[in-house]
Amino acid sequence: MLGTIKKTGEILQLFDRESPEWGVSEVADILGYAKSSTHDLMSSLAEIGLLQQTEKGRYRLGWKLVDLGQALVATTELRAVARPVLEELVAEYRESTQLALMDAGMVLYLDRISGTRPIRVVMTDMGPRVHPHCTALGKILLSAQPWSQIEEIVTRNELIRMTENSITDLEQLKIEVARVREEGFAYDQEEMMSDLCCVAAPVRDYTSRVVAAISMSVPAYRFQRSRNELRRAALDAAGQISRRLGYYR
Amino acid sequence: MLGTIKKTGEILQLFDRESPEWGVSEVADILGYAKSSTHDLMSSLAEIGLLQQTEKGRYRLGWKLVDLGQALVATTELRAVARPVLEELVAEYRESTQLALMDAGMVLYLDRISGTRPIRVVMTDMGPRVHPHCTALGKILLSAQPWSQIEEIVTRNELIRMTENSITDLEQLKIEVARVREEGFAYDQEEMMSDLCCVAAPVRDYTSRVVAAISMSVPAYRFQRSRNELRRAALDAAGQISRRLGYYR
DNA sequence: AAACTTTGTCCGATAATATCGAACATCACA
DNA sequence: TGTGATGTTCGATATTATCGGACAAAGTTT
Repeated sequence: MLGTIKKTGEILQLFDRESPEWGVSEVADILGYAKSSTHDLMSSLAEIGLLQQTEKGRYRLGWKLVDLGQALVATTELRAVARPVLEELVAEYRESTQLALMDAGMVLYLDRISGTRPIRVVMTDMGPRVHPHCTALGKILLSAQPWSQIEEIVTRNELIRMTENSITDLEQLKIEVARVREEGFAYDQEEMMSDLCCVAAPVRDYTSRVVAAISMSVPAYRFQRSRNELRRAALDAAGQISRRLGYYR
Repeated sequence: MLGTIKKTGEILQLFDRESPEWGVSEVADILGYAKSSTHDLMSSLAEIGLLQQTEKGRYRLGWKLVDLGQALVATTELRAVARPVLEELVAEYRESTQLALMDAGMVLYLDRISGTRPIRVVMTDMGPRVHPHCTALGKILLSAQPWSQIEEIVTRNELIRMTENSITDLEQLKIEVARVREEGFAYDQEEMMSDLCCVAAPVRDYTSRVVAAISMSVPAYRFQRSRNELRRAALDAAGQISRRLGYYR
């Protein structure tokens, strides 16, 4: 770790919403460096745009930070970020794994990896879009939206009955969405297709917004005894992806 | 200028929308530094969050940039940024100067500084909001919006005739807005109040969006002979403010 | 108005440290 | 299985970041 960079980090760390402006002397005082070195550091940072100087000679964060931040956000591709995490998940549990987001009121699959067990869930025979109300992914993605929007989506599509377990009642959905919001994960217990169960967990970006969800799909007979472990794994993987998208805490 | 910081700037500069990912060797090659030093630099930058490492060991921009950028945007106050520039403008030309933005279809004054000439425009007797179609500020702020929105605003408020010079015809306004967009400034030649003329120029933020406008108000008899100079001054001052809001080029 | 802080900036000597090349471990591709 | 990339580690050298002191310019206090 280069000392100059370490100090750069310490200096930048000082600037936040509460104290967006710092003088050289203040910074030197707080960090315990010589005033002159601190000046060298800060004026250099200003030259490369990471800081800027006010007309009174004090320093603020520089606009290059916004530029670079935007470049980062623009080039962060969800699928590319999620892929290695999903692969790890499949390697460990050998169950089929999905990445999806909400698009135009439907669950849109971005990526799917098949499990490696002899009896496994193969998703390829269903289209790229499914109804949200009867999938674990969909419940996660729905629960990230205000109820008014959920209502709109769901009344537009109707709460189609796919199996005898499907949620077809608006009140029932409201309760389930509240539960998902509360607990942070969702199950699909043979609600879209009999013998098919899923666990899903939310993927968040650097603004804490739920931008996607991942899920593991498991044959029902295997699901009952392993769902706690699979839930933990899904939540953990979703957390990893979120962190790579800039989400923290 | 500290060498390590200079190099930091060069490294960060490499990351953009076209090439968001760089390896140590590539960077060392392009910048002409030793591979080992480049590694020290980049791994240190990753430690303080300005870069992050992909699972393949290459580097991308770090999420701390987004954090810091957001902190900067959140703490940049238009009025505070504009004030010293406006003061300078008044000191040089001794004419009254205003800062305003568009709010709910009306021109909202954020700041006003009176000129220092014996005969000057005093804005205090007019309210904080005026109609956009008959002021220089308003024309600038209108012209930053698509025509459909302009139409909506203007039909909601009616094109009220304030003086005999006021624009009261929609077609006439369309032509004037097009001219303002083209030339980048706006005049008010006794369109709101007889004997009162103004020049206005747009203030842009780091996204190039017009977020506000500034203007100078001058008694009509003085305006005719000095408007070219005043226009240049207003454009220059608006440019200064824009740059302090992160706008460049 | 004058004296006194406190600010950011500049300078030169010294000691700390960023730099370099070489060697290493890992991975991708042939 | 080899070959050529990659990112990383190490130790010696020389560059260079650091420090204290001096400076001018504002801002406060007397």
